[in-house]
Amino acid sequence: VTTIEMKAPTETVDPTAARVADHQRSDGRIDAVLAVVRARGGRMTAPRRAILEVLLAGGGHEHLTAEDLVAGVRRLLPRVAESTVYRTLTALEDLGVINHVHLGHGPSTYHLTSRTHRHLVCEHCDQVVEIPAAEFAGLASSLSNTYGFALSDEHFALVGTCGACRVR
Amino acid sequence: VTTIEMKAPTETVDPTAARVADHQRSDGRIDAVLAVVRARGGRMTAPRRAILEVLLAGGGHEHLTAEDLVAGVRRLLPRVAESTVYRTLTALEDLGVINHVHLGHGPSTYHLTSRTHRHLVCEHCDQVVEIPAAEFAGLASSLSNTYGFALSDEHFALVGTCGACRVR
DNA sequence: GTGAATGCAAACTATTTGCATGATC
DNA sequence: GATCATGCAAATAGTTTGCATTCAC
Repeated sequence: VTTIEMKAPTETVDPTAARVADHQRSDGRIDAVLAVVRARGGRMTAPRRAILEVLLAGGGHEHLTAEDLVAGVRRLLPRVAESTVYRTLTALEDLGVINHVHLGHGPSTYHLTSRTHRHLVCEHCDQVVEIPAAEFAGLASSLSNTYGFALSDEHFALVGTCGACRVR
Repeated sequence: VTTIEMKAPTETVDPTAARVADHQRSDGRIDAVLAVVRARGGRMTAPRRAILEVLLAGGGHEHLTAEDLVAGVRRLLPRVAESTVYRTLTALEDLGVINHVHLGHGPSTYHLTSRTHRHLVCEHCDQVVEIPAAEFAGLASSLSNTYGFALSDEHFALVGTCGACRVR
């Protein structure tokens, strides 16, 4: 899944620098997550470490499907079962470490929880655009005030047509 | 799937009256749709008529899954195959007569295209709330101006927590 | 009578579950 | 050594496809 990150116009953070920093923190983050797992009575196993390693590759900025994760994990540990990946993903999600997002049709994608963004998916070219969650603030408060509905974060993508496909 | 329709506060239309009117128009609407199908080189068959009949029951205000439709259609024509229902739904969607919506996880739901609304789904009680598409106008124009992205109508529901589940 | 649509079965994708084995605490 | 996690296989849900037959035009 190809992803483009779009910054809010006023933002001045360099995403490349952020990625490098994340990558250097990677090992530490894996241990930190596994510590949380252990604190909840879970166990620190090789498959779980490998799954986190793949999830954190590139600083966790990817949207990986379960299939992607299975392939990535098997490059490290060839005998890992699909069901192990699914069960681990569910466990990590229950722990609040990761989330899954539905990018239109097709399989769920997984990534770290930390970022506050939303997804736009182009239904013509399948490109994913990330936008700051702040764009949703107006809608969220309107839905809350008018309907009492609390919009939950980034679980489903918004589908539409991207700029490139619009001009075609 | 249980659905609640919420009107914009200033609106004064009686939804019950609208449903009765729709129901009386039902037969005429089926013929009208089938006329469109025929105009496009399609054929008017008994399964298609039955599928439209089920879709239009209750004025087309339901969110029916493919499974719901198969069950409903088989009450009229017991031998209709699932694949026929799926193929007909795809054909009708290509014609612009119906749309499918993803209400959170689980199967797609289908309904007539005519209405301009969006769906909110409570991730705790699965209740569906319909809101006027106008609520999205601000977000849509912001996404268009800032990212060149044209939000497409009502294809995916917004997930969150409804008022009732919030106070629990 | 020709081609679109159907019914049936089988394939397919994404995910979940049962259960014996194995590894971690 | 108790029990959590794994691997494997089979089951499941939702949907799609291949193909011979049927039916609308």
